[in-house]
Amino acid sequence: MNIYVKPHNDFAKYLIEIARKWQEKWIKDKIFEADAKPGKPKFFLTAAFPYPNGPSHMGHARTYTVTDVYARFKRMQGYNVLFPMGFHYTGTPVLAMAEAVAAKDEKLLNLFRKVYGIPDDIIPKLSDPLTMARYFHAISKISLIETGYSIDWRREFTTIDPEFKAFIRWQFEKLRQKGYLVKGTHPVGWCPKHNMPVGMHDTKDDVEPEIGEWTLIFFEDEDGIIYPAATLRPETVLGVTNIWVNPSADYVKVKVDDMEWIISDRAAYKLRFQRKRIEVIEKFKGEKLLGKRVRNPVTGERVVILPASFVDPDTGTGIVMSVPAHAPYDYAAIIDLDREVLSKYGVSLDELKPRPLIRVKGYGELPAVEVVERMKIKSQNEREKLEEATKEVYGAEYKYGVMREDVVKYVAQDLPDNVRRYLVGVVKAWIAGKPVSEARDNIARWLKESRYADVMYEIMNKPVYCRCGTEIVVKILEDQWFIDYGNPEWKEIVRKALSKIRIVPPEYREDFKYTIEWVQRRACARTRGLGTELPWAPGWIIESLSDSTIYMAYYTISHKIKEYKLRAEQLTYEFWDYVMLGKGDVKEVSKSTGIPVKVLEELRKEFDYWYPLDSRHSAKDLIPNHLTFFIYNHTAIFPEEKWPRQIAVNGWLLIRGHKMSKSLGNVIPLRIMNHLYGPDTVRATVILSSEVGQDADFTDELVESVLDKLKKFRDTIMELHKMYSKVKELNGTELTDIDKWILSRMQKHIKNITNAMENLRFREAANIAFYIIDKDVKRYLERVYDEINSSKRKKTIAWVLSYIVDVWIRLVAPIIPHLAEELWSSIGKQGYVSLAKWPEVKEEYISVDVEVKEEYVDRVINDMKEIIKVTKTKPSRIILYVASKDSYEILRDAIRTVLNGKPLKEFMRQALSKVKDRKAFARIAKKYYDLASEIPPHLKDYLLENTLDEYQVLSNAKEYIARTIGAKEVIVYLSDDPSAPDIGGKKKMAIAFKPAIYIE
RNA sequence: GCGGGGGUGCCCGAGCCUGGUCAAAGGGGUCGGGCUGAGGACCCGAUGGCGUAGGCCUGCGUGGGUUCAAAUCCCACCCCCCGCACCA
Repeated sequence: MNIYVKPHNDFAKYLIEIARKWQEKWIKDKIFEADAKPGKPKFFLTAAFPYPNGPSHMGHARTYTVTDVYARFKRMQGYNVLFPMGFHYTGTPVLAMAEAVAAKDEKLLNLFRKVYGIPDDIIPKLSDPLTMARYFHAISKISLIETGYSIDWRREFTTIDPEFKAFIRWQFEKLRQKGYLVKGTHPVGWCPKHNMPVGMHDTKDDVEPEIGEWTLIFFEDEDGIIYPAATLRPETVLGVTNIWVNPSADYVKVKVDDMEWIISDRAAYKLRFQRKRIEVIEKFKGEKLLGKRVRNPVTGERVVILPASFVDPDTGTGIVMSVPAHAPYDYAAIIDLDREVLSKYGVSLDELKPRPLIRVKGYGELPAVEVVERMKIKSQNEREKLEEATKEVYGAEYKYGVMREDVVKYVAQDLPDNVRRYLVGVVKAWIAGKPVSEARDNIARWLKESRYADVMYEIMNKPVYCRCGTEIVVKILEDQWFIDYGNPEWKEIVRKALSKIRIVPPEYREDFKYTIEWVQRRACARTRGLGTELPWAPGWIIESLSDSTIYMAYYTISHKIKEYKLRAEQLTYEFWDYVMLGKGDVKEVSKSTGIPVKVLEELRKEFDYWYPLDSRHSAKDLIPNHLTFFIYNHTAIFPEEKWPRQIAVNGWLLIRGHKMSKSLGNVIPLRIMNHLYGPDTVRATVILSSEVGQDADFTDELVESVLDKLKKFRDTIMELHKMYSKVKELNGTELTDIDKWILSRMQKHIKNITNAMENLRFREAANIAFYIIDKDVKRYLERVYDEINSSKRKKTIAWVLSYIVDVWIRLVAPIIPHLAEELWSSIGKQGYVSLAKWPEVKEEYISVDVEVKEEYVDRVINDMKEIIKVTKTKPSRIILYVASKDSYEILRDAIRTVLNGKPLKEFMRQALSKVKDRKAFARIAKKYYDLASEIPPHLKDYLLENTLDEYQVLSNAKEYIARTIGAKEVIVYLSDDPSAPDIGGKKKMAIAFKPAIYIE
């Protein structure tokens, strides 16, 4: 893959250079190679491994960056962290891509050339699936290394490694033993030419073949020949007036099992893929069937076969039951019948009268008739209108329709009493009075069980063509193996497992619950693609969502398998039983496999140390499949203590507001981004763009602004370092309020960032680290502006700055590890910041007191700004009057009133009894009450217990206030000091925590 | 249809669980100022309306309700996005 991009600017170039430097050091010193260290707490996390059918792109970067930031955070917290990676060669993704290359798909070749930058001489070679996988595997691996992920590469594997296949065979043997694997039939999209199942990847224009189910209701003629009417609405069988066939279409009489059917020629062709034997006995035109009478299996009536041109021999069986009351096509076709035809077959119009079956809100007795008339449909040839009418009627009836009670009267009219009684009973119990959706399922099930009906599958969005041009049909696969995720006992265990797994973010838990309830048996093997063969069913390859459910366990020992050069044939069921489950006698296993006891024990220890998995990471699209199967299979194979502990789900990564897709050509390879902006920029952008669970929008402006932010961060750190490195001895003994303030704020930030990281709210963590700390540091510098060069303060400030720098770099290290390493070494620290200790909260640095003081100053400044804004004056002198300490009692009363949920008048009543000057108080009582309800909870708490020395605080901040406001002078008076002048009559306006302000 | 997630200021996007700190974080854009030969970058300020004193009014999809107090809680409705299987 050619990297044809140049760094965005000099700083990006710098980031790329230092990244390479530190990556080489990390690899050289093997700092991310994690070995089992019994006694040391471990943290094992994995991200979903990629299909190597393209280079790693920004979507992968999202998941892996989240995983890596978490890994690095945990590592700094002192955990023995394992983050491994592998590659998923299994299944159709790789295969389909290779086939598209072989077919010289222009769009794809363009993507390969233009976006991926693959050289022309390589591309043809990628038509071989394995070559393609190896190629993209190599590129992806480089991409991941270049992004600085702290992966232990010794454990890397692919899903077609013989050793891994041995593991998968063991897993499936376990599933089979537990009865979780079942054999059955299964309908799939099928190319008759290739004789192969086809999915979306194999079709022209990537259309997903949708498989639907027709109910075939058996109408029978007097010779016992069956006319299977294909319908999507079996509940309307009670209202059938006649049967339609297309007189000019080809029909055949076929032998199906032990029955004889009459169906369209085309239907017979399609049914060949769904029945064991279909034998054509006779061919003829539909015309030949007209006028015949066939018996409705439910009503017993003998209805006539009539001609209708709308009947499509390629849909269903070409035999259509006519329900004019509820199907617009049928009613329209009846309108089209001329008297000649009717008299020819001896049919009276009365016989074809629509028969109401369903009551629907908003419609009369005969919805189809109503709609046809309303839309002025004159004949069955008005296809477009009829489609619309059908959609409307079907939709309304399905949604709101209820079967009429009186449908019972149609049942078994012409049948013997005993049969009638039985049928009437069935219809009364399951059909009449039921909602349409329910009645439909009931009647279909009952008819099938009673052999009055059958099913036929069909591609509902037909025609869908295979890439070879052949139209796809539905084939019923015999001997298909399923994993039975519908097994009720298994489901129950999985529910329990889920309840103990931490889902991040928690909103996604409902999706898991829903999936568990809904998931049924799943076909787990296919007839082609790379992967592992089912041990007992040669030719069946375990498909990719089924061979990737417990592979995380394989990481724990994959490096040892390589180290000891264990061969696949040594990795027997007994081997895995011992290593993964601790079952069996190690000596016997050793004897049967030829693996030394010591090695077996070592592998067992590795597995036992690392497992269970502490955190599993993937994007949200894997919830309804992979992640749920992941839980299922763990519960099936492993004991409870080895079940996964946490699943972290991230949203999509959108590119400029659009979902990434190969057809849009907006798949951005990770390598390109790394080489354009530098890996730390890519990482920080991904983290800053949104919280883990949400979709993130990746835009050029955002990356560029992050790049810029990183530059500023670097500059700030180096600036601070310059300021304190000039001072030889650092000494923090003489801390002033503002020093204490920044130290206290840093503790709060450490606490909040740590908490955010623990909960994988990395965006919040990054936000605090990059923006809020920055703001506080700037404020601190502003506040110590005049002191910085004083000999008295120099050392203390230097000490504070060195503390900030040290903590700050460590806080950002998980997100931007390369720049953090670079800065860490620039300020003279030893060792890797990647391995440094995560900053701890120093309780002794926390000072609510100084924080409140600083907040108070802020509030006063805000008030001043407000006044200046309103009066549009240019301030020169600012006079402040602070309230007496006694007034805090009044404020406390007000706060208590608010906390108790009492209104203003309640406060007035209480406070009035305590004050001397009632009139004066009445004027400012509302101010107290408003202030008390407006201030944040921490201030309420603080002020209930403490009295602020406002005079002192403001006096200390005079210079700062003057500088901030742009005033020449700030004067502070006590409002109860009789000697202070009452400028502007403001003295009496001072209340606790809110001084009176006069601006000149 | 079933299930899940949403609708916030010019735009993106926090807040909602645990009501008062919310005219509502942060970013972008825009406007004004500083800096500059000019531009860019950078720094400061403004960015719902009104207001000559720290205030008032309107406001977080729509309509109701609970409460001294609602973007936040409850009810109804409208709209948008995602998943629904053998396809990874």
